[in-house]
Formats: sequence, structure tokens, C-alpha cells
Amino acid sequence: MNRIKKEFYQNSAVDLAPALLGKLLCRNIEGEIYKHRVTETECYFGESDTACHAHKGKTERTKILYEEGGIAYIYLCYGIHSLLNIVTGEKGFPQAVLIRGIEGYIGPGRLTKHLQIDRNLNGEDLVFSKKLWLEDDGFTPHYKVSKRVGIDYASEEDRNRPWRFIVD
DNA sequence: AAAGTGATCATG
DNA sequence: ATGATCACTTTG
Repeated sequence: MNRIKKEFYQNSAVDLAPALLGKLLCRNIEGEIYKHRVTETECYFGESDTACHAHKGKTERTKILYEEGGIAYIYLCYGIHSLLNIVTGEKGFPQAVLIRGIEGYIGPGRLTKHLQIDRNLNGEDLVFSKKLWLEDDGFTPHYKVSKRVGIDYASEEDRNRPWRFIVD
């Protein structure tokens, strides 16, 4: 088993979003283990990023983004969809990578539905968890870069950042 | 194109 | 306590 270790997560979300492409998202549901390769990510970086949930500062919901990298940030979007993020970097600087797609399940809300990931797993430690973790089997795919989606509320500068990463 | 759905946060 | 907002998906 090649579970991704703590140090891997102690980097910038901007670098980790592309680095997470091709890694295996692993989920244990009542003893049944599912592994899917990550195919699409986006990064959200710091309070200065007006698209990042933490751009208004630390609140009950966003405090988890300020933790040390290597844990899950999961929130309910539009009252329907659970979205999975990987918190990254040093403690105190909020940043995360949104997992937007895996092999077979494109779309941030669809993959969480399939893997039964919801807010019960918010804060799950991906380094030690038996329910949710990431593995590296050495595969590094080619990918393309584009703008983030669904963030019309952000500043023009932030909307235009090339922070979405998709496997070819 | 538009609804569906509920946690979250700012306002009062 | 109330209301606006929202890192989406499905259906027509």
C-alpha cells in the first residue's frame, strides 16, 4: 500500500492540485474498498482568494481550512451535494484542493455521492484514516489547465486564475 | 433554462 | 429569528 504521507500535504494547494491528479482516492465502506483515480481538481488559496471560503476569515465552517494539511474539508453545497476538499499546507494559512472528478464519476457532487462521502467525514485525517485516504502508485498523467467554475461571486482577477486541472 | 435543497452567515 | 447565498446535478 502506498498511502500518501503527511509531508506530501504540507505544500501549497496551487502545487498540490495538479500533483493530486492520477492519485488514487480510496474509500472503505463497511469493509468494501473502492479506489478511483483522481481526474480533476481545483485549488482555493488563502484569505486573499475571493473564491476561497476562507476569504471572509475564520468561522465555524471554515476553521478546518486553517488546520495543518492532510485532512478532509467536506461541506454541503446547495443543500444537496457534499463536496470533498483536501486541506493543504501549514497550520494557520487556509487553503485546499477541491476534488472535482475521479475515474468513472466526473463532478464534485457525483463522486461524493458514489463514495458515500458526506459531512460525517469532515475533518477526517487522510494520513491515518481507515475510511478515506489517498494512495500514490506512481502514475503521473498529462493534464490541462483552465479557469475555476461556479465562482461568479469572486473578483475578476480570481475568476481568471488558471487553478483548475483536468487529466487529458 | 430552472428547480431542488438545507447549512451557513450576516443582519436585526 | 429571518433571509440571502451557495466551489452542483438533473430534468425538461
